[in-house]
Amino acid sequence: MTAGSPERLNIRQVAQIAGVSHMTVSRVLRGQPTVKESTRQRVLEVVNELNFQPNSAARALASRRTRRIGVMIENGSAYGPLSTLRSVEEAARAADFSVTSIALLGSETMTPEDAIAHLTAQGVEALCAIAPRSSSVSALRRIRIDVPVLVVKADPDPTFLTVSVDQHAGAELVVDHLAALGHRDVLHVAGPLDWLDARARERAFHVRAKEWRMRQRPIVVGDWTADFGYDYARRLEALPPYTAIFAGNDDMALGLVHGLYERGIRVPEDISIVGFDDVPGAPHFLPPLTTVRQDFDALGGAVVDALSAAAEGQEIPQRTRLSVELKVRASTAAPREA
Amino acid sequence: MTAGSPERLNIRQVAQIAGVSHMTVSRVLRGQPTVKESTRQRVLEVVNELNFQPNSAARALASRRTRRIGVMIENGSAYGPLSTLRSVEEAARAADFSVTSIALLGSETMTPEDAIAHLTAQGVEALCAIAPRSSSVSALRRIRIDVPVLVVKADPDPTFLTVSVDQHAGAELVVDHLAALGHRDVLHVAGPLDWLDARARERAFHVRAKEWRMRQRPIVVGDWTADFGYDYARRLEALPPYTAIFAGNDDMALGLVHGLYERGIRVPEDISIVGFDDVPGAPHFLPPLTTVRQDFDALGGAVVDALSAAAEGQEIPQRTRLSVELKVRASTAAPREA
DNA sequence: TCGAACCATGTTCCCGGTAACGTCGATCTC
DNA sequence: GAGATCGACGTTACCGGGAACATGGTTCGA
Repeated sequence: MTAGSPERLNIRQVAQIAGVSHMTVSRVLRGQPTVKESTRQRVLEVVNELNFQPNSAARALASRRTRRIGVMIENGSAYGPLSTLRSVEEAARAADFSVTSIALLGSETMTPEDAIAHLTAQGVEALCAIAPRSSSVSALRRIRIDVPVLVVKADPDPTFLTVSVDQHAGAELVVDHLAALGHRDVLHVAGPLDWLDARARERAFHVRAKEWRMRQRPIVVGDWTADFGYDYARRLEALPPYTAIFAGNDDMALGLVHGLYERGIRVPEDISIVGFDDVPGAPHFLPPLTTVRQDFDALGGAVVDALSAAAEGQEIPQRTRLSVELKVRASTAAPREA
Repeated sequence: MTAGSPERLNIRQVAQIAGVSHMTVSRVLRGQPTVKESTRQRVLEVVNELNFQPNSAARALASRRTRRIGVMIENGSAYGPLSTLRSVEEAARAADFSVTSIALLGSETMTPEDAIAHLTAQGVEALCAIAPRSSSVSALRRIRIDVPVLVVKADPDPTFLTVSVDQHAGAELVVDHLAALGHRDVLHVAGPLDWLDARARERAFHVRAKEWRMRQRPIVVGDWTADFGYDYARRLEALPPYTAIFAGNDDMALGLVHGLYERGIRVPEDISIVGFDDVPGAPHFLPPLTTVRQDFDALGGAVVDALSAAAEGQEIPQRTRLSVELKVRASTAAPREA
């Protein structure tokens, strides 16, 4: 159990026992078709019998393929990015890749450069950045990286492969929903604007709000946390002039509701609130939160498709853009009569 | 960028340019002391100049060390397990290990056996199971695994290395807190009992409640989700006899509050609610949730310490048990006068 | 009937590092 | 001052697979 090296077998020993050459075993293990069926059976029997697992390091060395992809995740605690990561991991496994991930936020000492170095040192065949800040994207642009790079971001980027959740569409759904309810003065509490996702949501909000001829109002820039939303709402002096708040994510929305509640401002009677992400608890917040749901499951597949194609030098599937859905719940209602 | 192999250099080419043998480069790269300082400098210059990164597969093959650990995480969406995973990843990186993780839940087709096979196929030097179900632990016990195995669970286990958050202490803190407030009839809404953590919390609750001479009451077994809590609370016919609920995690607590609210039952006036985990939103639930906080950050370090020691055949640090803390918030109060 | 094409398999070398041991000059010891 | 020791390297032989090519028996077409 400790360091007892139980004489891990290798492919040649398996071959000898099966009475073939090691190349035949190798071919069987890789599912190559040029092996007679009876031989394949015999080899597989021995392999199963001995519980043989080929040495992945040797395989990587000889084939020059690690079948490993590296994922940088900016905020390893947030629901959205994490769901994306899980989804990528699962899709990768299905495509017979493995994933090494590294979270930037939380470990303050970790720079994008460090992260990239850590991943390339593992010999990843491709790199993927989830929910990046623009500074991380700059790092990706600046550093010479010898493998394909994919960024999960709202807008296509000529430098990278991209797969995106359609943040614009999400923000538009929110604005349209509020507008349909009759709101014409909406505050946007954005995430930090160096987050690409925050920026995309903010831009789309802005554009759409203008199209609806909503009141132009400076946005508030938060930090994604519920604490921020809470503090912000608590500092309000009275019932604010706007009739709705579009929060950049569900956490801030939760904090906002809490803070407003403490100020005696009711949601949705006095102010409507919308979030973004549809975290698992959102349907059970008080009130249940109207929010935007993203299709994380599809994301992973798209990422892995693009990356594995790129890693194998194949034609790269066109940039993918995944849809979003508005979940209307009790936190939004028509504004009180002015 | 695609498959253009930019002639990755190897250690011998570096050596030639630096005017030394490849072994000297190897020694420098591994920080061995038997290299003259001036030589080391020269080699490092060349290495930096060329941006050389040694091939990890070759290194692993020759040294028979992958410096990789595998992590099985049962529920890759829940806050607690995920935080643990992040913490392990960070500690691993600090110890110059990399992590491959695999989530069991969510991908229904993934059995513990598959997960173990996937990880051992990568040549991991050690295995770690986070927040496992007992069935996964059985699988770990059943399968012959040639590397050290560590399980993050409440109780020590002779079969494995263990690191644990002290679930018992957490549950006891909860019961003591409720008892101090005057509660003598508490319902426990547990997680699925094949989860070791759920089981540990339930046992400790039971024992402690008995010590306080609380009313013995069958527990309710949930599924960790807010939906479950909501559905359960909504089905209540009237104000139930118990005066407090201890939920197995914060999500279920959130759903319970929501469901109770819809039944017109107020928290904490009519019923006190306690959760477990202290998810980031918990301070901003309405009402803010009394819950148990676990020290995930310390967990990762303990896991990696134990695993790396074991992987290197060293003396294994004694089983670690990490503390918990009760966060008292507004969801708990004294019971109404009976 | 004979060479070509093909199928199934074997041989050989190489991938890029590390371990183990060899070498050689300088210093130390008695 | 000769042998021992040591420091700073170099040489060689692997690690366990896969790529490329070689081999030998069949089948096929002319």
